Amino acid sequence: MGPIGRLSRVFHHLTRRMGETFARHGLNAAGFDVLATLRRSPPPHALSPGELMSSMMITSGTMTNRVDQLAKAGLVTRRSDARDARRAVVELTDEGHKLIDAALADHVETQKSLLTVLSSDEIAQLDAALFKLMKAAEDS
Amino acid sequence: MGPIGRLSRVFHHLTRRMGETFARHGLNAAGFDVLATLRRSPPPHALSPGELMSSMMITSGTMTNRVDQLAKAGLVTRRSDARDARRAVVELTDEGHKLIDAALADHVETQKSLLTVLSSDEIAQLDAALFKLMKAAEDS
DNA sequence: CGGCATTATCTTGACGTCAAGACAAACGTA
DNA sequence: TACGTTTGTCTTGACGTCAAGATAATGCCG
Repeated sequence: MGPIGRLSRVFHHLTRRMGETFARHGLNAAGFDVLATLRRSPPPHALSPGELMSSMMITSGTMTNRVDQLAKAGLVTRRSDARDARRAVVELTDEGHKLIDAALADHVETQKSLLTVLSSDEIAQLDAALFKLMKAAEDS
Repeated sequence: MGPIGRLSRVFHHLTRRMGETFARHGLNAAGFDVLATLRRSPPPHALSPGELMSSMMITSGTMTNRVDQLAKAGLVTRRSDARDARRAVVELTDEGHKLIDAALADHVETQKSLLTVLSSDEIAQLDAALFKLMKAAEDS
């Protein structure tokens, strides 16, 4: 079947497992990604939709949709930039901050448990190969 | 960022690249998977939707949808099993046979080119790690 | 200053997928 | 034989995504 087919299967399995973790916090993978990216950004944990888009691999329409839902759930706020009226700024609310901290902790555990079947050497090798593939794909 | 995040990015890149190959033959990844699976099955290249489902990671509703479209395009036929009226049988048409042979050849080339950044040792290590992850996920 | 290309975001319509359940046929057991 | 369970497929409704285009503000250059 080959490595690419296997990679696809593994990806789907991991996605499902991680989705269960997100669901425990009332999130899906899409929402989690946005909140986690905001959380990693320096205080006040705010980025524009465009900045969020470039770090995830999604289009603008998808981003609008994601932010809409998170805003409706009260986890982020969307306001317009005073300096540049084209820009919007998406910022974590207190509630969103608390939620993503809890979800992140849970997620780290899930990821660890998913990788327990590999030794640290194997993980390093896997990661190195994936890194090469990623670089090659993103450069071209 | 960790191996899992990288795996996700690599998966999305590969998916997009392979999708371009499929598109050249008027297919998408979904249709290609079905046709390729039928092609691999022994003559007369026919399987039930359930058999197709278990080898891909999709649900029954998705399978129905995929077969419907391929049938509309004249690439497969759907008939009912004489022995068991619950079963349906999906079979490659001549046209589907020709198309998937061409698409498969093209796809093999694409896959090869995607992996050229890795040595054969690296590919073997990657594959071994993915295999372990796959087994672990599918057993639990 | 005026016009034009650029940048940033949002809108629309279509697609593929899933989960849950509907339906029909086949099987097993009393 | 009759009936409940299991099996195999299809239907429905919702969701996340994308591509293409609309909208609006900005910056640049003549």
